[in-house]
Amino acid sequence: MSRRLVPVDRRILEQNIKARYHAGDIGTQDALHLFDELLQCAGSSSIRAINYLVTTVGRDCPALGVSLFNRVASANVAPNSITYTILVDCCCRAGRLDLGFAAMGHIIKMGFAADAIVTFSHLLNAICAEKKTSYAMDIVLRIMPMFNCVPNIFSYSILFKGLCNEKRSQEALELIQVMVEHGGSCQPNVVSYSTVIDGLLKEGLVGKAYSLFCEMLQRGISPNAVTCSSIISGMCKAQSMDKSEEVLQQMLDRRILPDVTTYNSLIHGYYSSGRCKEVDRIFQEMSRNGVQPNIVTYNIQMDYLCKSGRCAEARKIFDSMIGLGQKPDVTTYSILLHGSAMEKSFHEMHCLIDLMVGNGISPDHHVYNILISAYAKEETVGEVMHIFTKMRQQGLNPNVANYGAAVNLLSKIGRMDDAMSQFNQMITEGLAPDIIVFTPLISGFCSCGKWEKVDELFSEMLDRGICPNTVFFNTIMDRLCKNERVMEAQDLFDLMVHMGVKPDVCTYSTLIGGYLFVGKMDEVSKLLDNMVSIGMEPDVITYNILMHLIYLIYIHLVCYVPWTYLI
DNA sequence: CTAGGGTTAG
Repeated sequence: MSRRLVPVDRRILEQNIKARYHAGDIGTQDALHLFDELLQCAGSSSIRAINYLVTTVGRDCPALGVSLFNRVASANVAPNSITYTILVDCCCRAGRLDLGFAAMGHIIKMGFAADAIVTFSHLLNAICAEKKTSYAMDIVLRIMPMFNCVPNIFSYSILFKGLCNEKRSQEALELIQVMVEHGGSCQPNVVSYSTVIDGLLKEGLVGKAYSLFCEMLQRGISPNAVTCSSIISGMCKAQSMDKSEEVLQQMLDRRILPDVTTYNSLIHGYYSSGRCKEVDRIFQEMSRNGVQPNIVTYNIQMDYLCKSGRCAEARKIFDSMIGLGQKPDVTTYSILLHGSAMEKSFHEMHCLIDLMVGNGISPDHHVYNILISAYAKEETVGEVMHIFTKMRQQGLNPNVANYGAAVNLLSKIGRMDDAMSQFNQMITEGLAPDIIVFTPLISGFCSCGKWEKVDELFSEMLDRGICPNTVFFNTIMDRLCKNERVMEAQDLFDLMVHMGVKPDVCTYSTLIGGYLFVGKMDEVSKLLDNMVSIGMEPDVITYNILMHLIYLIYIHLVCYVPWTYLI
């Protein structure tokens, strides 16, 4: 065999890979075999085929993509800029941002700055996903220009989305203004405006969102279905369904076709405000306009039914949906699981999990949390801990919500040492505890009177930049009142007012309940007067507490008092 | 060929 045959075989192999890649005809296993085969005879012409194979493997398993790159590097083939871009994407998706940066360094050293713009987008996405958008901003505004890599509209859009995800939509707004005033070649487009309008609306800044929308129109940029759907969704969340309908009408007037996402926002909005007849109307309008419901539409519908205690009807939709060829997703199962959890049907829950796994869907953090919370309500600590173990076995590290549910249970049953060890474990794993984790912990230490721990945790919470909210104070006051520590609850009420946190009806009801149980009736009437004077209506719970007192007095008089007289 | 909208848990 002459050596000339090797290049011929190699070329056939390379062309074969290219054709199969473009036909979408290579599975991960095939790609691995082809990679072994190609690397044995690879020459400098092989890098394109290698890129196809690494892309294929990396899509499915990013870590494996990185290891293939290492084998390329040790063979006699020089990676090109595209190979490095694939490598950076794999590193990022494998959770190794550090390696992504190292690879980026190579790209820049080799003078691939022109190709680096797409690579930077992968890095920026990964940085923003870790909620480090400030750092991403530094890269776009300072580091990229330093390497003669001019940020494009994609780079900026990633920043806008990152800022909005961190509830920093006002900074995104400022950045848009800077881009416009600066007048550079990279100007905000419909995607930039839509992203920031959406972020502002999600933070409830309706006025600012509206101004930005007007500015966008003035600059001659036309809104599209995405822009309008964001606005409709924002109006639905602000409980202004009439405004949502107005925007829908304006869409139709402007010949912007509403799609399934637009209708899903409206359907969810009407369900949330309890206007089911309007939902029927939207469904009719959808079908008149030729828009088919999708999995999200059915999920919204099933969630409404489950939360209204109509799980059986939700299950009927689930079954009919499968008949229509719609594949349930992980959210579908979460919704049905949550419904079964509300009905305390643990058997049904396990059936659903089996069905889900059987259909090739792995449980995620939401699914596990529904199980954790369900067992937590039953106060079965063993089961809860078992779920944590199962999650880790599946390679899924528990998140803040999962720890929150466990800490809540342990604090409620007074196992404060165990609650603290979960809390510490969570911090060890690099998770940032939020207000919903601190609330049960601090209230647990309050009810057993460990004030030094209360002070310590409260300071830690403030140090982490977490402000106590109304629910925080209500929860702790409730616990104190139930332990006949109404004086401490009163101190907390004063602190709350001092810190500018607004008491709500629940705060007053709790404190009234606390005074009732220790028989301080003068304080009860003082608080009721206080409520009325600030224009707050006592609600059902307030009256329930008052009626409970009347019931206690009745029991005391009718049963207890005569009985003592007899003795 | 890298950017934007709708649903789920503590």
